[in-house]
Amino acid sequence: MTDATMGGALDRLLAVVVVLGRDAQHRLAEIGLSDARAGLLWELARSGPTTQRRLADLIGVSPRNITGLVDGLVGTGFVTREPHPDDRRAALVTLTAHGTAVVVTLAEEQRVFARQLFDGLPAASLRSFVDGLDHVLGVIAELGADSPHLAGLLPARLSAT
Amino acid sequence: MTDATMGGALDRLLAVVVVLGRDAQHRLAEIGLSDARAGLLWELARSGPTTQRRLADLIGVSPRNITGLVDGLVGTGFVTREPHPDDRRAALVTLTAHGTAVVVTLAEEQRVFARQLFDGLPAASLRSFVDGLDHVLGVIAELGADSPHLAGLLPARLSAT
DNA sequence: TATTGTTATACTCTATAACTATA
DNA sequence: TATAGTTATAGAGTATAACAATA
Repeated sequence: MTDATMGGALDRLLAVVVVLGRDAQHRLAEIGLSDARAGLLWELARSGPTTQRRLADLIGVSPRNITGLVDGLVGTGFVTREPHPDDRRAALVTLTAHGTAVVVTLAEEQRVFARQLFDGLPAASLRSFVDGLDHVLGVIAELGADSPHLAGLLPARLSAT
Repeated sequence: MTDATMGGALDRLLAVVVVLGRDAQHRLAEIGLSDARAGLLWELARSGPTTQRRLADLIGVSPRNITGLVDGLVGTGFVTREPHPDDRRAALVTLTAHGTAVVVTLAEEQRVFARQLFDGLPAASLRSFVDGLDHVLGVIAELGADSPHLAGLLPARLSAT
């Protein structure tokens, strides 16, 4: 197989990355969310009421950063910040009714989108496609985080804009 | 085909998005580049010496933003900013030898990465995979920018971290 | 002493608006 | 009058470090 063939496959994969990322960001902005805030919201939906410290660990971001994200989400009505009942140092972040409704809506939209994306694809083709994705994920897992070969992808991704 | 099957396909696709984006950012940081600066560098490699105004249009970002990105790239030795020979209002941004070398390296690393990613895949499987990607790109193109259904993808993407 | 969250500070990316120099 | 790039200002996301209150 030629380098061009494989390069083309990677290019297409990056093109998909670009359009999905752009559209998601666009949709979130309509609702009044940024990527970072939406990530926090999503984590909150999975975990239930959570301390800021734990959110920092779950999302992989500094505690100081969580303070800012929660400030924003409180200000726009997606979450509340309340004193932790058992630990007076800690704060408990909780989805509001609005925050919960938004997460539910986004999840539903994602389901609809998956259907739009793959409904026209024969079952066998979809299976092959998923196999390809799994292969890619497997290779990346093998290469590991310390591989110096997972390299300059973003430039291509950005130029695809 | 079930919703779960298609949802799983989208989930995997988003997982790939996450790991590729993370690894690219990691690699760029090693070289001393951010996503935004790498994007400018890449565009410069494609276009040759370019005015800041044109870069703003190409990248789709405000002229003021270009000023900052070029400042950073000049300071770290990736590009030069020189007076335009014909238009004394304009500046001409040009890759340095170092900047050119970095772009070449990243492009080569990307080629190596594509090989690592797809070499283990039978040709027929790779073709099916690419077909799947093309299908996805086609559907998205059909839906168009005004579709309200390309929705809350990023939350899932982030939770996949 | 260790932990939670904050204030203080700083850097990057992003934007708009006003201004300067030039076309 | 229009265009290229800057200064001025603002806001989001990110980080570290120092500090308060509490465990």
